[in-house]
Amino acid sequence: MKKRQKGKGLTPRAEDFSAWYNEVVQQAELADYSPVRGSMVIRPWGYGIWEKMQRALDDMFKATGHQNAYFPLLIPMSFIEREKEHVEGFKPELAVVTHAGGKELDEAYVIRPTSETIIYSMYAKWVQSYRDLPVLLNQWANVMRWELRTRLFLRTAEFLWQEGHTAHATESEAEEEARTILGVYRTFMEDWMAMPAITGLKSEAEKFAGAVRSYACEALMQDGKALQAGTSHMLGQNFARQFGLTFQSEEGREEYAWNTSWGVSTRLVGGLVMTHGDDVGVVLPPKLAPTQVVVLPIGRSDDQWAVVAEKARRIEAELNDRGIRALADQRRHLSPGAKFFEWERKGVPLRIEIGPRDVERGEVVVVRRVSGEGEARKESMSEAAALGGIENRLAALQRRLLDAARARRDAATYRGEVSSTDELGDLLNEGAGFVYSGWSGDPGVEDRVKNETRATIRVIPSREFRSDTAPTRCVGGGGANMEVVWARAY
RNA sequence: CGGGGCGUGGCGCAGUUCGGUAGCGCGCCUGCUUUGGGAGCAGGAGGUCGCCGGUUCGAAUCCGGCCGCCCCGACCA
Repeated sequence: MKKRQKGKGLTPRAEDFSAWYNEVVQQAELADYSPVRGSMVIRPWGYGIWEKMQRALDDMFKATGHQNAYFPLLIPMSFIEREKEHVEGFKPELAVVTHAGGKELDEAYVIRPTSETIIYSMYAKWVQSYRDLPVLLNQWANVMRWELRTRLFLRTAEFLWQEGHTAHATESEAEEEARTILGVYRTFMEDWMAMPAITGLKSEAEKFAGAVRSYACEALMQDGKALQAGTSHMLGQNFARQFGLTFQSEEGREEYAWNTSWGVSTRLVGGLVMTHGDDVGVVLPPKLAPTQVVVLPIGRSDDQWAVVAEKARRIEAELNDRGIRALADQRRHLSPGAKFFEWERKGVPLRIEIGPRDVERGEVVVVRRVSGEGEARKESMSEAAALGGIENRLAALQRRLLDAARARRDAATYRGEVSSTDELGDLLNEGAGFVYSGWSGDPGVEDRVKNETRATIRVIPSREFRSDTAPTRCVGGGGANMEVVWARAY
């Protein structure tokens, strides 16, 4: 449990990615361990990122016709037990409330691990006719899954997420909904998080407990491991049957509704860190940075300080007026160097320095958190030029982060014929992240590969991600019936 | 649940082998000097050494038991 001294250097990613991650999350003050096993405290800087994610996603859900609602934290045990696959999938990780009000409860409640059961039981009450459909709701909530092993953001016993739950009159409409949301997630990941994601269908072994089909967005982290970043499930009529979610069709027949559910969680914050972070710390895409520009006054004497502090305040206000999230760091007890390190560790995209020398020249210094090919990290320029150019710089950084992440992913992606488990294992050990190969569709092969290489089928890729030439050979031997993407995953 | 590691001021650690009444760095407080890449000096606050029991004149240190946390695997968003 050897940790670097607080406030000093991080373990380099290349030395120990896992240690780097744990350190960077804590040192950037994204989250901290709590007194509750497996549960973290999300600190203001981390929560600020989550709030930005929430806002963007919420707007996208609303734009696609969804509304927010809220359902109870506690779910009657009998509800969870109603759908067979669902209960099998979640039973091992349920936290159960057996006592309340000083008495043992007649029926235990589970703390929701996900809310399908209670939500569809309510939909059953609300839906009578095809005219009541579709129901398109989302909720922002916390859920609890008693995981055996936890990691800050990536897998915590309690986590925050959104879960969308919809009911439709037809199978095709539900299917379309599941795919629409998959697209929303992918767009969000790329446009906001600058995290490229591949989409596709989950194999039977990897699909959601209770779903007919699960779709997922998978992203590749810098260490070559995949992160399931979002899932969208076509639930068919499985839950509708168990909860009596029926409606009368236009033709007068009683029919079961078709459901979908979909979610992304605070895990995305971890994904963001592992996608863009460097050995200095977090690197935030401007669109999700709680503070996009930190303004640092630098001065010696009180007289100097008065001048630079005032100038910093003005620049902060002017940027905020332009819709840019700026913060003037007016703390006098910290040296400039200490502030540089702090804000770089936290990943603020841009910094404006205002010192006595700048004031004399009528200039400011603009510093990038990360600079691209041929870009200076620090540049002096007039205040007007700095203020006017900030938006473009932020936009350019946003683009560059996505390009860089995509380039890393592509460099760590192997496409070609793979005809044995050993070959797949070798590729993974040689640094491959995503390995595309043929698959017969045999779950036995998938299981064997998992045991021997620790890799799983992340997705059966959507059309646009498939290889130009379909693989003919199959990892488990024999012929390929489809193309799949393998990876070791978080 | 298997394997490994660790519990000592807020944080990171030393001290444990060989028992003698707790120390270092960072941080924190006060003052002065400082401030363009983790400031300096001076003074100061802060610890029932994870918990319970045992051995002993005396336990952070030895013995027994328990608890917790972290890391690596299996399970999973």
